[in-house]
Amino acid sequence: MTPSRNTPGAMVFTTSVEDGKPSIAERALLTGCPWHDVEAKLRGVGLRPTRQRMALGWMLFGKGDRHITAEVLYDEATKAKVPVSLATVYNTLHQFTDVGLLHEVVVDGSKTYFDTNTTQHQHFFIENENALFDIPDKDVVVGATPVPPEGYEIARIDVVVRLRRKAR
Amino acid sequence: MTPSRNTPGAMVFTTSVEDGKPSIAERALLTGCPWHDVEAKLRGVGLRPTRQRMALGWMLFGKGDRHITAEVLYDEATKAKVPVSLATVYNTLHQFTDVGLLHEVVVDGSKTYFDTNTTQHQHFFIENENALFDIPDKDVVVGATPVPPEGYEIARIDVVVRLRRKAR
DNA sequence: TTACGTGCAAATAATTTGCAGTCCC
DNA sequence: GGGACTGCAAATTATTTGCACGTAA
Repeated sequence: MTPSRNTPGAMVFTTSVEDGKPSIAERALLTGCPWHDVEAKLRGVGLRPTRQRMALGWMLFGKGDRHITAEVLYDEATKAKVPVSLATVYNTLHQFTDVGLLHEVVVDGSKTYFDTNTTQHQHFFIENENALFDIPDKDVVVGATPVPPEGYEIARIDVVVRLRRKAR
Repeated sequence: MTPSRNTPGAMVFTTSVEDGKPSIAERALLTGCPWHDVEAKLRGVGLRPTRQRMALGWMLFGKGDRHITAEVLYDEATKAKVPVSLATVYNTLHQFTDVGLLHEVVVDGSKTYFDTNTTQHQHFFIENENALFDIPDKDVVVGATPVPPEGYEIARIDVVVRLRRKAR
């Protein structure tokens, strides 16, 4: 249950439901203790802080921005001796996504990636290595915003810059 | 075999391997007869013009830009009384993609869309309706090109503007 | 207590593959 | 004729679901 390895000094609260910064209410609850912070985060969105949600929340939010698949998170939990079923990992990831703690990133067609950085940003993706990571803010790609067709509005703009190893 | 319905006046050659325009060699072979044009297209990329490839090629390239899934193309073929198996539809779509006649578009995570427009362009996607279509050139979104990390180069930049029905 | 969570195994969905038979060149 | 192509069914992969049991409030 307690992943003594990989324990960060203090929890990094990079994201929040709306703008990626902890709300005032959240900030009041941040103790610097990662464990309490995850609990607060869960209660904040109305999810019971169960054993497995706490553990998964710890792994997801305890080390800064992460881009992770269900399978990988499951393996990680298993290695850390956290008893969780794969189904629960999927359920939990979707619950977290529903309440805005995570974002889904569509890059691969087959696997689904979950991103702990819920602020507006864009990704690099290396196809062969299945590596997914953020594009630094300065390099943001989107220029103009296109005009949506009648009756529709823009929900989100996803940008994926696909990389390949340089020919050399 | 001959889908007498849905027959367009003449084939629209919107795409080609490289820049989306028919090469000189291709142009020389364009007869205005959709059937011959598909055959030329297939031979041009070294694929045998078999019954099913011709039929699928006809459906894909005979009516301008299309964004289609394997399942949908299969249904279409079946309705048009073209005997093809779903497996062959998948195989054919991937062969076409490999030789550059099609592009894969990743928007959905579950289904794979194939795009007959192989030129650089971007997409609107309406989640609930599973509708995928091109963003008009004037509205192109990409501004600056981000700097790829050491040792990598940019293979492609995918932009998907997700739409939702306006609140209203 | 008691509804909410979780694990497990079975169910889906989309896509791929193995292989015997068929068809172009 | 011979290798390329196809169809079918079985196999995979990623993910979801149904349901009996466990657990936080």
